[in-house]
Amino acid sequence: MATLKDVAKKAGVSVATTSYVMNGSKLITEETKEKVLAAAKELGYRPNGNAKNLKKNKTHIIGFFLSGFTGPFFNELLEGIQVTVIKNGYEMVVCASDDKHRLLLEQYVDGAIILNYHIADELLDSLASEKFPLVVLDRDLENPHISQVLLPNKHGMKQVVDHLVEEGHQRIGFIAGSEESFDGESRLEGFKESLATRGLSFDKKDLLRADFTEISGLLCMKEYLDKEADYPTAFVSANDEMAMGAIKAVQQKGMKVPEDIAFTGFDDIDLSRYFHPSLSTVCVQKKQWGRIAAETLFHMLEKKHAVAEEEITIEFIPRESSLKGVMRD
Amino acid sequence: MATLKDVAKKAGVSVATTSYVMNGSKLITEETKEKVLAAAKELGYRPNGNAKNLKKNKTHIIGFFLSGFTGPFFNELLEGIQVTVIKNGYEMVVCASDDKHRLLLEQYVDGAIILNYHIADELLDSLASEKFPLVVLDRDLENPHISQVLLPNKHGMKQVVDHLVEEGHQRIGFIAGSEESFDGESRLEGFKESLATRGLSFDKKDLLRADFTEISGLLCMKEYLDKEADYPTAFVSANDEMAMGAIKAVQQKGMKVPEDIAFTGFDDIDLSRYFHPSLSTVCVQKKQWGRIAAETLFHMLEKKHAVAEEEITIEFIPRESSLKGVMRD
DNA sequence: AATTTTCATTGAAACGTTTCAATGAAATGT
DNA sequence: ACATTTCATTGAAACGTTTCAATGAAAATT
Repeated sequence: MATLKDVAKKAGVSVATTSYVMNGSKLITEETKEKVLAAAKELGYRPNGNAKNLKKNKTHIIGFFLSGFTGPFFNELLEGIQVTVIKNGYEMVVCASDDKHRLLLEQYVDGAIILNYHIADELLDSLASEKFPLVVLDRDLENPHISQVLLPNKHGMKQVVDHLVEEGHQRIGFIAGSEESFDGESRLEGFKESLATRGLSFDKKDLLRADFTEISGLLCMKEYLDKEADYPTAFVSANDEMAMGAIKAVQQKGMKVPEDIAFTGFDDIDLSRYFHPSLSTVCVQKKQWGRIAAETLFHMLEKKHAVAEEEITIEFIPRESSLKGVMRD
Repeated sequence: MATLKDVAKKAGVSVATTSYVMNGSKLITEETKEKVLAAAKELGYRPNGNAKNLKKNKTHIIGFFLSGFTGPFFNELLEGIQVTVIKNGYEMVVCASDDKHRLLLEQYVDGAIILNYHIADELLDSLASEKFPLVVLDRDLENPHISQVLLPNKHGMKQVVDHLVEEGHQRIGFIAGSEESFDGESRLEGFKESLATRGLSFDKKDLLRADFTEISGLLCMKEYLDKEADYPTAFVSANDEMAMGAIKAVQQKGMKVPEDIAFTGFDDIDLSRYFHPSLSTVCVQKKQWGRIAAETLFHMLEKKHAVAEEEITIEFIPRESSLKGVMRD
């Protein structure tokens, strides 16, 4: 691989000059510039980012660290971040990791956005600094160099519970995801709190545990229906997929949704609208989430343009799966 | 940020020793090792990946370069790549770019998988080398250091056309995506070729152009229905989303799918099964695609374990949208 | 006891850049 | 014609690692 030195030699100038040409310094003569560029082209010169970053102690890359790529969830979020990153003249790399987190540790990026429960709080705490700010999307952390941009899950749950109570439900079950998920758990908490506010009690035998997948929702609901004698008239799920699975389980038992048991989801994935019955759910603006996360990071990184306190938009969308009377949508 | 030098000083040993400790050399005494590790911990030492890569001329990172994150398409593909990458002791970064491709150019990665029509053939051609192999998923390129792992689109289209012809269709239209898409265009070609094989002709006024989104499919079909007097009895779409949009347009005109016009999609996204009518489509094993792409790259990178010639699995799935008689799923 | 071998440690060069400070030539001002 | 300023170019140090070759102490062999 040709280096600056090779280019310099070929062009008959110094390495310094070559570097200046590459970086568009205006001190350089048009003539030398052309010579150098020609030499670079001929040699197929490509800058070495590692050397550059090492010298400048700056990469102009930010990282987005997640736990995996599955789920219909990330695309919009990613898009929201990406747009903002480009707008700020940076690049983004997306990395999935479950144990080593090498890319996060070895100073490849100037800052990072985290949505990865595999990464311990303590690690993030020790990593974050003035020069290496972090934005977390999946935890609550007290650190001057870590900002959190969290979904208003409780707010969403309040809307869900309000809706179900207005529809006349008194005993409401909950389908939770894995306990590692911050959003999942805060949805559960929000649910319980909203119930309490409404003066309703929650029996913990009506709490089902699954893992956010459709199949896990189906299985745990099946088991529940077999085990219990009487059921809640409604179930709230921590996400859409599990709700769909659970609905199938109910239907397979010969019961009707929403007549026998009503259901609500969370996230509003594309499918929710098409599912049968269409799924009542909470629509989350993931693109906005991504945008705000990135803006927050750049604010910390560049200390300018104060970032507006903006809550991510969240809205309950009633559909067939929880509407007794009217059928709509 | 603490460096090796700082750690060395604190531990009272040389930089070289410190480096050896960090890399787990077995020559080092247990005693010095502990001293160094303690010092490193105390200073919060983090290795500098850029310096490391610069020295070793190797990153153990491969890149996956795509044009954007939208579409329900990438997750599985990414998952397939990621698993294989980890298995090989590497890391993956995912980058979206539309013009500069800095991360691809500046030697941040040891090799790359490309699915990004923004990147010119010529650039890839000039980039690829023994030390920097490439796998392309979206073009056909003749270069010893570039491998292509392509979907068997034509094969899939043959199955689609066979099916429709057996269902009695003689005049079949096509809904194409943007011309930049390699897969989109090769699906169109495959469609035309299969028609020809069957002895059927294709009138280019039955070729609609959209951009792979549902809304674009809806709009172009609407326009077509308004403009033309008589229609094909079936439409083949280059992907599922456009087919769904087009079906809606037909339904809005008061016609029935599949009775008046039958439709097929391509990809088998989750929604296809739930759509009304459920969508006949070609199921593509994207995870397998990703796995093979990564395996191919590592083969070039490490010159070992010959990679089996394996075609990506593709299978036509008939559903309601193209079945006149029976209704099935 | 003298020689060789093994072993832990180290100094220093190298990787490919950037950028400060220095150089000297040309242009400007007197 | 001389002093000054401006300008294009350059040498060299630095960024944080790795790793070769060298060092000298301890262990093993004679």
